[in-house]
Amino acid sequence: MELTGPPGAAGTNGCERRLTECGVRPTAQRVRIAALLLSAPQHLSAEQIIAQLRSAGARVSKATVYNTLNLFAAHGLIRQLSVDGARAWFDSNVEPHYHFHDAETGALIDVPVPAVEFSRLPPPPPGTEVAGIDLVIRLRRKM
Amino acid sequence: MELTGPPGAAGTNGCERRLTECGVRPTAQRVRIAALLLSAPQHLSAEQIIAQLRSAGARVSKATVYNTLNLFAAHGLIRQLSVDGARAWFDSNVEPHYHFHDAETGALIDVPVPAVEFSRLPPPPPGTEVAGIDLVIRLRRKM
DNA sequence: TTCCTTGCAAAACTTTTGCATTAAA
DNA sequence: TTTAATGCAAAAGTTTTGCAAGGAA
Repeated sequence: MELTGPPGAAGTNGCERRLTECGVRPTAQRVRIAALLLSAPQHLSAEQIIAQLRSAGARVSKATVYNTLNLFAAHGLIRQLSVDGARAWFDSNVEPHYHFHDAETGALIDVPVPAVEFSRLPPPPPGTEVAGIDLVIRLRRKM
Repeated sequence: MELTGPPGAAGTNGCERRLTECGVRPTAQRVRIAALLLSAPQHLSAEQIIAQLRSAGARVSKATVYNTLNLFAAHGLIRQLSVDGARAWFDSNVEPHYHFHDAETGALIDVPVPAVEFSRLPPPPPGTEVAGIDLVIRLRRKM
């Protein structure tokens, strides 16, 4: 993991600060997970995170990774996605945005908000309001 | 299960025909699952289907229900939804449409296509084309 | 007979939990 | 010292699979 990243990229130091700001105690494991996930906008599964941390020499348990991901999501540091039924994906981009999804390759690509414009949306049912919009544009390979 | 439904509702008879038309052999279990699921537009989980079939006196195994749901989905009779990570939901409405989702209650409500209008959509990445659009409008309780 | 389907149990996978140990404040 | 976090293993929940038995063509 780079300690010197471009401005805006969250290095290990920036991560620690960011966790503290969110009221999350910056333990060694959490900082490593945050540094991995928050270094750039990306989509990772829990298993991918465990594999990357371990191949980088980190000592971290499966339970801690899952607990940490849920904790981060609860604090708005990451966002959990349900695009395929198989497993959860964790998106380090928490700004509003949408996704392309290629089921064949598993690729998940961010779509910025301005790329989509709704000229009509249904009113939410009585007693409810819109909490967010999940838009997944499913792709297929052009033959 | 009603044998005499309103026109358009798929009774046990209509189901049998519909399975045959799709190239799916209409066995007793498949017809019962189809009759349950296709009787009206609805969203059911595999466990809900098993429970309803058994409480109605049907003898059906878990493996057969899962196999059948996958088979139906592969033939376009139903559509599998990924709205929460916890489990798959099977939608008997295969016409294009969108959804409201209330995470608190688990409620899943259809949104007809004309209720949503896109005035802008991003071009799909090179080599791909749009296979479909999954839109989930997440709801929260108004305080 | 031949092929397909079913049921059961077990396996596979992802995620959560209990609890003793360890680290942080 | 006191509280919270970690790691391990086991459990829990969903879905798939292997295989013998049963049913349809």
